[in-house]
Amino acid sequence: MGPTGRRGRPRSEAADARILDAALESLLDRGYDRFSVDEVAMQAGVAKTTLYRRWPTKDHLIVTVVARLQDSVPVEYTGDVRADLTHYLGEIVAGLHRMRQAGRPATSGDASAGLVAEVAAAAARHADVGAAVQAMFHRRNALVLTLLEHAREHGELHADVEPEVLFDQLAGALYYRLLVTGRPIDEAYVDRLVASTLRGASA
Amino acid sequence: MGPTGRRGRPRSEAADARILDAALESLLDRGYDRFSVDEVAMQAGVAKTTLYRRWPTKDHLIVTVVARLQDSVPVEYTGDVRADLTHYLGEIVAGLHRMRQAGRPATSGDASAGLVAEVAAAAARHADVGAAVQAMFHRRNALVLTLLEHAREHGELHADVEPEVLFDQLAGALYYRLLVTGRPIDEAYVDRLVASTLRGASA
Amino acid sequence: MGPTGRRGRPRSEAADARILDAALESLLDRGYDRFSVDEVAMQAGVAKTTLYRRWPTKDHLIVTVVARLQDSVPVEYTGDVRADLTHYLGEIVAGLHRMRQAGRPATSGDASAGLVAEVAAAAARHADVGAAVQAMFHRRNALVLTLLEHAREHGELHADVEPEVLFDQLAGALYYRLLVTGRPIDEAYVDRLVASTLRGASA
Amino acid sequence: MGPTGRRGRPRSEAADARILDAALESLLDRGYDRFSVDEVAMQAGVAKTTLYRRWPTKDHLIVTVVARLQDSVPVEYTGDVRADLTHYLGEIVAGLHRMRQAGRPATSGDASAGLVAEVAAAAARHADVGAAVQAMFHRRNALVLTLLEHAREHGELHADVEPEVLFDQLAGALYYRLLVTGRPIDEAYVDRLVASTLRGASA
DNA sequence: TTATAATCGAGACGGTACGTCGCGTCTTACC
DNA sequence: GGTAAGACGCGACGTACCGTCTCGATTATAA
Repeated sequence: MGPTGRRGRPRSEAADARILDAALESLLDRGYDRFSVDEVAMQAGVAKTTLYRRWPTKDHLIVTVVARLQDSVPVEYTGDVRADLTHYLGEIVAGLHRMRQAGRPATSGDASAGLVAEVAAAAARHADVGAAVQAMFHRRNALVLTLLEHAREHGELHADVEPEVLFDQLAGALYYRLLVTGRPIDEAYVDRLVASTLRGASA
Repeated sequence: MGPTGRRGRPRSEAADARILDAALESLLDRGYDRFSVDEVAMQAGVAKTTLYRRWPTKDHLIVTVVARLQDSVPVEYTGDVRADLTHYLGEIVAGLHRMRQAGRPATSGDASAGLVAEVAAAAARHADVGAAVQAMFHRRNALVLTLLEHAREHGELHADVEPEVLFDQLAGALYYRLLVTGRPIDEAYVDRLVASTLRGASA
Repeated sequence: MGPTGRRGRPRSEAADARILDAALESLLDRGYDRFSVDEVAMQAGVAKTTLYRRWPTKDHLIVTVVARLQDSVPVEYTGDVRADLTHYLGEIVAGLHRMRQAGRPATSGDASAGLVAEVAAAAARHADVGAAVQAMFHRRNALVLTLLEHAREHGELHADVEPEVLFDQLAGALYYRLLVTGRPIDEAYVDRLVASTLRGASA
Repeated sequence: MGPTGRRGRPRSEAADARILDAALESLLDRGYDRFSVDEVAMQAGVAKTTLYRRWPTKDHLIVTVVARLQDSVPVEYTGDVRADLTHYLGEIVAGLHRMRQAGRPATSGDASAGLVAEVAAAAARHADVGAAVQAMFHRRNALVLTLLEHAREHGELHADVEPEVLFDQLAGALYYRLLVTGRPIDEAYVDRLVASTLRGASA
């Protein structure tokens, strides 16, 4: 047994919680750019040092907050590929909706686009943030990719279907709409998207 | 011809050019975040006033610069849907590659991701930038969408194929990889992507 | 004739004045340590950058302020060495008194001691501040030294009197009391000091 | 004797020593401003708690350290006023020299000036430090003042010489040079200073 | 030819946030 | 109770960059 006894005063978990709460609130009603670390610390009743000891950068903090927003409840898959994919994409869309109205006062366009883009930018700015973001998505999508692989092996999808590519098409379409074309992403779109993608993939 | 209606000293076109050049250079070797308007103005030998008279915001300037990078040579389409799609996606990828090495020194991941994300963020920040970006993409993609529509009408694609959705799948997959998963985007991938997408769409 | 025309927006002299006023006030009623650049800028209605453009450091600013406090009205010398010295030392003491009550609330001891010590410390921290302080004292004392030299040449002081050493004894005693022993410095002391110093120097 | 009245673990004297050593070293090669309590504690291999239990303030610690540097070997006085004064001033100067090169890398000026000024400032900041410093100087100078008084009583100095004022002139000149004019303080200067001061004082 | 007016280079300005530093206190577990 | 470790609150620092402004100096059209 190595020396288990942690030395020194332990980090306050309460502080973590208060910071994340304050950050989330600040993020949602001020948006990424007007979000201020100083303000979050104040709102959380915490010294800035306490915050920076945990997240070395505004970017790091925000990514953590957004990741929480995106975390979806784990799901039981039914085995019906179409239904499961539709359901999963629906959850992604729901996660995006959770960051609606971040900052901008009811202007046209989807406010979550800004946040998603900023997170992607943050990921590019800091290697470690990038790694964390990729890991998060990887973890999130692992189950669906397994599902697709399984379906392929059991003949529900053509043998030459590549799960990763297939999933790129699905998730990619959502993000493309959100970030680039700005066109709406609703249930109907998800259905059409899944239909279009599975048209040739289903056995 | 009578009076032009313009009085006063005309704007220097040379200034426009010098600013854009300096901005491009600065953008490529410093990246978006360390890009500074002051520095660009200095490098261009131009007063900040002169710059801000043309682009009201750092974001506006950068979007202009990036748009230039992305402009591709217009193309004659052959009518072969698979080939034309593959070719067009290739051009998109080439455009992205043109922003490689922006700022970050040979870290893992694609430097262009940062720029793309920042532009998306800028689009979300300013309504007019957003409109411009969407218009740019719309213009760029119009021909391909027309091509797809034409192919559908001529029976090369199934009647129930929706060109817009199909294209979302293709372009989306590219951006998803670039911004989210960080996985490589090469010729081989484009081929597999087009194959996967067209598998069920071709008549 | 070189190009006299200054380029760019000239510095606001009003800003200088407002900053120095605010700094003086802040210094006197908060003292050196609780003096805050942020607060001064706010009180002066000036951006912090505007302040830092003029004084690169809190120390630089404070030294300027203190120097102003010490500036004495130029004096006509009578030629009576004892009287002139006494008068000049009195002015030095008056300058020190002007920084009384800086910060500390009526505790024992002379508050100006703190300020003088801090200025000396600042002079040691920054070479340029040191140079400025030395220059200030040199300028201030130049006249008296000339006076002493003149008196020596005209036989009012012994031929082997060294004005600089003599003045060190006088001014030094004042600062020594202020900074080290903390004993009071009043008119009577100045008289005794001058008497003691001139006892052997007068012809 | 019964119980000491002390319970629990006794304070480690080794800790005192290690702290003072580390503090001295840190002070000499980093100077007052870049001197940090955290660093000293780390260098001494001691918890900050341990340090603060002994010295309630950075200032208190530093004053202790500097006091050690200044402590001079007690001296037998010969009765020759000029020689004894010269010798004693020489010891003061030696004490000052012992704080040379504190922090600043071979810039012009005397590094010890910074330390002396900082100690004076600390004395002004904390009443107890001030008292301690004054007591220290009082103790140090007591013998010399007695010597002067004795000399006056025995007719070696004029009857109206005030020992305290005389000593202010001597010590003051040294500190004035050190802190204000920055001019060098060497053996020759001490000789000239003593000569100038005693010129009129000797019977 | 001389107003008039917009542009240009230069650089100061107000504003806002950043991330860092150091002090002195507090909270652990261990001795 | 002392000690090592280290988190914490507090407060200020000096920096960076944005987008606006104020200068004096140009450079065009219009009267």
